[in-house]
Amino acid sequence: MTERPLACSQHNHDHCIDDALSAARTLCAERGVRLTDLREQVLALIWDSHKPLGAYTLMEMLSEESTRRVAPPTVYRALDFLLEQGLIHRINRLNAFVGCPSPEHQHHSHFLLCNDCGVAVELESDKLDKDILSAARNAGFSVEAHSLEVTGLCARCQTGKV
Amino acid sequence: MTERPLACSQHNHDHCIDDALSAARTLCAERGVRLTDLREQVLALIWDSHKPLGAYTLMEMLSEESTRRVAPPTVYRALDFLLEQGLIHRINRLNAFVGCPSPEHQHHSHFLLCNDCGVAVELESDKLDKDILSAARNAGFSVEAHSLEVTGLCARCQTGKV
DNA sequence: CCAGAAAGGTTATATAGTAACATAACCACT
DNA sequence: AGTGGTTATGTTACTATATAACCTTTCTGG
Ligand SMILES: [Zn+2]
Ligand SMILES: [Zn+2]
Ligand SMILES: [Zn+2]
Ligand SMILES: [Zn+2]
Repeated sequence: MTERPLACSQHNHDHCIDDALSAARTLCAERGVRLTDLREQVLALIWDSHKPLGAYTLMEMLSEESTRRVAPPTVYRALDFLLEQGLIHRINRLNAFVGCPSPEHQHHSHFLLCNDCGVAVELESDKLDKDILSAARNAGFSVEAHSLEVTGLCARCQTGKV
Repeated sequence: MTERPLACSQHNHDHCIDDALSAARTLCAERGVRLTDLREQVLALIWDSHKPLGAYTLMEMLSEESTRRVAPPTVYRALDFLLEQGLIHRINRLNAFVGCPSPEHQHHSHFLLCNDCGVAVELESDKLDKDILSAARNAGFSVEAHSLEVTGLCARCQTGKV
């Protein structure tokens, strides 16, 4: 357990990890896919950090936790699985991964990224989804996926920084 | 002159490059910044490809054009300059760079990326900009920048692929 | 238990980006 | 023209991110 991210200091972080993990277990069981120890360990580390985490940072953490050396493909395969199941998202701008708070329905990746504390808040807005879709369709484009990455300051980091 | 991108086959490509380059020259002159030979060469290569171009691809192209070997920092510095001046955008999803058709006013990076032909169309919509801004503000976020990357099929690539 | 499939381990390599320092071109001023 | 500061580029080495190829282990259904 390391420092607590500012934007989350008031919530019960252990509880929030547990919730994410049990949701993931349920979901994987329903879908008939295997949330193995490794995959769950990766998911737990990502939720524990509560900020976007790079694959290599993750790899070091895994290596520390488990005596054996962990190589890149191991991490990337676990990440690929979690991405496929919608349990995490990838933040392209940061080459990093973050837990999804509502993995039960697949959705596009829209994030608010704080430049100060580094927190990544998932932006869930049906309206925005539709706006993006219609803007793309107006341009004659047939949409498969979209990702939005907004950078700036989170509510907490704005206060006292006029 | 290599293959012409499908999505652009009807336009006069040489003309389109020339326009972009002369706009860039004017803009840099106005701003009192130097569009050096190297920078212009990079910009020309990017417009010539008319698709997002990776830094290392660009580096090989430069090396071929100029007998001398071109190393990564040379390319990245030119790219940084062009990004600062808004003459190109970076597509995070592809680790690649593409020319901006309207560099005279700085704006956010919104793209439609065709999975089939690889074309990157810049999506310019004030409404969408405002929608994104208001969605972020509703979440208490103060916005500095945003980038939207939509993947799918461009109008041309949809036809005959039902 | 056994065969096939899925997951993970291992090694090597590909691709993308930066740090640090040296040199060259440009520009303003004498 | 000479001088010195500034900007741009060259050069070497390195860090960071991601994947290919192949092998071994573990799981699962019969
Ligand atoms: Zn999500
Ligand atoms: Zn913050
Ligand atoms: Zn643009
Ligand atoms: Zn296309």
